[in-house]
Amino acid sequence: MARPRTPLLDRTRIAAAALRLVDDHGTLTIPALAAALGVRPSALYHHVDGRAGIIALLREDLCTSIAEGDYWDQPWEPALTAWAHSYRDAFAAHPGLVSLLATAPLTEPFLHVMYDRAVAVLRDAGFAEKATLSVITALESFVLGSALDLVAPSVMIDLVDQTATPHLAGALAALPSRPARADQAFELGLRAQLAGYRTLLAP
Amino acid sequence: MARPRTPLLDRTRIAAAALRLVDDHGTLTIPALAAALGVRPSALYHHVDGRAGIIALLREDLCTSIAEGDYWDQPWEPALTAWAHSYRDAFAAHPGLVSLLATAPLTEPFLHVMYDRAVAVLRDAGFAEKATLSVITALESFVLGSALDLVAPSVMIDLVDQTATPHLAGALAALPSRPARADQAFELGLRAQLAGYRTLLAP
DNA sequence: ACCTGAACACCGTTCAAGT
DNA sequence: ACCTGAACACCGTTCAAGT
Repeated sequence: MARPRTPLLDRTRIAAAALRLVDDHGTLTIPALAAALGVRPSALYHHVDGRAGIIALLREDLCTSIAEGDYWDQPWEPALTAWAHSYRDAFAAHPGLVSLLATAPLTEPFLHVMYDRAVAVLRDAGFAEKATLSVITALESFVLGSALDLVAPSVMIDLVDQTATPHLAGALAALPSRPARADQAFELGLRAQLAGYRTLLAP
Repeated sequence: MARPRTPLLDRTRIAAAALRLVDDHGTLTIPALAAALGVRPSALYHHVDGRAGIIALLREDLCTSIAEGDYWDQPWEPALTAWAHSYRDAFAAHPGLVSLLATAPLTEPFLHVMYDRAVAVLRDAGFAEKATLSVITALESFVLGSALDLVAPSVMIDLVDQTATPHLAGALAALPSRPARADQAFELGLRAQLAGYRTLLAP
């Protein structure tokens, strides 16, 4: 068939198929992606800059889904809270993306606008200018780490030796299991951090 | 030569060479590792369970370096502070390890003792039992995320548009550059979290 | 411009053969 | 027990050939 009269592929379709693949199998290989699109591997290279380019595509999609929310027209605490939540939710919706994307924070230039507004909100709230980005960075690190925790193999309670490590066993028993456990830690850590940042403001 | 009278390889030597490789090149491939050890790739499989086994070896080394410190004979705040620092320092000393190991928290069974002591310290300090592990998990997420930040491509200040995103540009200018920037965010986030956890204790 | 088919370099892994 | 050499499956990528 060679060149079809109407293209089989475009970047949007490739990104969508890649995301589906990552969601379903947790991995992303070119042959599998090509097969899912009903096409030969080499066809992809006419639309996208290799595997790295596809990952960049997925990263962009994730970024826009985070950046399009408008959090910054409210006080700094609810603003940061909403931002952190949507950031983490974006990963929670696609756990397979975590290992693919969470290795690097989101530094795409079109996110600068988002960071800019975040800085402005914090500065207007009374934070020292040199503290604003540290707050944002620390919070982002926490969100990224929490995303990793989301896909981590959970500490199996039955692997914990009741007599050798009784405190750990007890603490585990007092906790809900899988995703709720991670959610609980995230909420607690988020609130704790915000409480801490509050103390940075003038009394 | 076939079988040498004294073995060329052992797990310790393999781990050491792998770590050196990761430190120097940021990647770990079997052919490169074998070459560094003056051996054929297939020789490795007599000592180690494939590439995954080598990574597990590196993870174990990192774990022990963290676990061997004794932080738990002091009040909970300095204890958690010291623990978080040594956790992050272990990654900072080998940035290449981050992308290889930070994708999963450290759940090796021989770390249970460490978590057990941490739980005990927190409970003795007055934290509710169900809060203890959440505190530890949240802190660990933050440390892991901060480790990622350590190896992240820094937001280049010259890529930030001065007029489009003036607040961001200003905040960046107010900050030191590369590793100090990450350090500063880590210290701030750590202190903030501890301050937040403090409020969980009965008044 | 867009797809195929053939080809290449590279990686992780297995296994029989040799000491 | 421990290393080699040959082999295999698989992956990412390139590129000329075809429409």
